[in-house]
Amino acid sequence: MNARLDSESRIQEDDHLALKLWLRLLTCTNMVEAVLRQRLRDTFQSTLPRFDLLAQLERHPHKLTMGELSSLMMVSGGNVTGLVTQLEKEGLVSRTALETDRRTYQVGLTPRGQKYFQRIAEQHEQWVVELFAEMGHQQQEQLMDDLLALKQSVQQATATL
Amino acid sequence: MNARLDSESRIQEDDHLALKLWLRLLTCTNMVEAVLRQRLRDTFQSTLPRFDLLAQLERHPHKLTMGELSSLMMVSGGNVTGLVTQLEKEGLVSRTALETDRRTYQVGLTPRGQKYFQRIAEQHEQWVVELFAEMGHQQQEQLMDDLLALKQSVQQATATL
DNA sequence: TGATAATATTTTAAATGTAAAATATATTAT
DNA sequence: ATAATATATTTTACATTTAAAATATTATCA
Repeated sequence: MNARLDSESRIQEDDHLALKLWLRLLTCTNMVEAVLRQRLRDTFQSTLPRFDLLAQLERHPHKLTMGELSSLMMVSGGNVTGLVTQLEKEGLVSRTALETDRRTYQVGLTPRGQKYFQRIAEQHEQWVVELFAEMGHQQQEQLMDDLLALKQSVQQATATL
Repeated sequence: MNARLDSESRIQEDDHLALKLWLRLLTCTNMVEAVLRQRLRDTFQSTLPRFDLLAQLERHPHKLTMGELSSLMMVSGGNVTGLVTQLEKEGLVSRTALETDRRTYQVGLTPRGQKYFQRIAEQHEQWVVELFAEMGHQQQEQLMDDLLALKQSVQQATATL
């Protein structure tokens, strides 16, 4: 009887654990985001979504379509349209047509966009390193692994149910 | 000479590690958020910020001021104003004046708000448990600990510099 | 006291975000 | 070939969010 109660309360505890875990994850992300957003604004008069879009283009040297950008950035297509239009107006990214498919095109960094991004990215990385610095290398590795497990857990749980 | 190179490249690797860690953290959070937002919409015609605000009121039975809500939720004051106004109109939260300070007031759940929240919270927790289920209990505990370390690292790095 | 500073909230303007409808092009099946 | 379906993007309408200015109230202090 005690055993039964124990296994039940274990389940309860696990439930709360997952919820607490989720709330802590959210808190951590929000804290880091807030710092980066503030510093991007103060130092470069720029914003996270702009930086994120440029970073995706840098990370994928073959250029990206709007749809690819949308799914990489995990935001809606309409959102990407707005950002690209803005950045194109500033000469930081370019749209280049494809012969094979006239519905789509590729977005890429212009030379000016590359320089612009590099300048910000260097500082941005320093900020991130700084924010994570109190964690040891090994703990960072462990966190990497555990987050990978979480990512896979979420994918598992949402796979075509 | 090799030793020197090694220690230098180690630093480089650590830098990239922190950045990759941040990107993975962001990805995980966005994935979970996307699922929860979608389900809240489909099932309850509600949204995450609304739920989050109600959850804060539930978690802090003594009522909260706008400023406390703002810092707990890590969003701007103006944002809280909008949410509370909306939820008050729906009869889910109430504003009660203080005699001591007429600049501020306390926000609390109405009985109706409590019922409303309970109904959603139960399902919400189930969703979270589901999403994290593939991770073992021990791995969840470990993630909790590592995220706590990260939280402290960020606080350390941003403490009145 | 009365001026100044600090605090709490709201308002405003602009950026960012979503969802759904609209448009344009490509693919498939009959 | 044509119709139906699928894909890629944009547009539209609207909700959310932030930062900064505005407002209102309280606290400090010369």
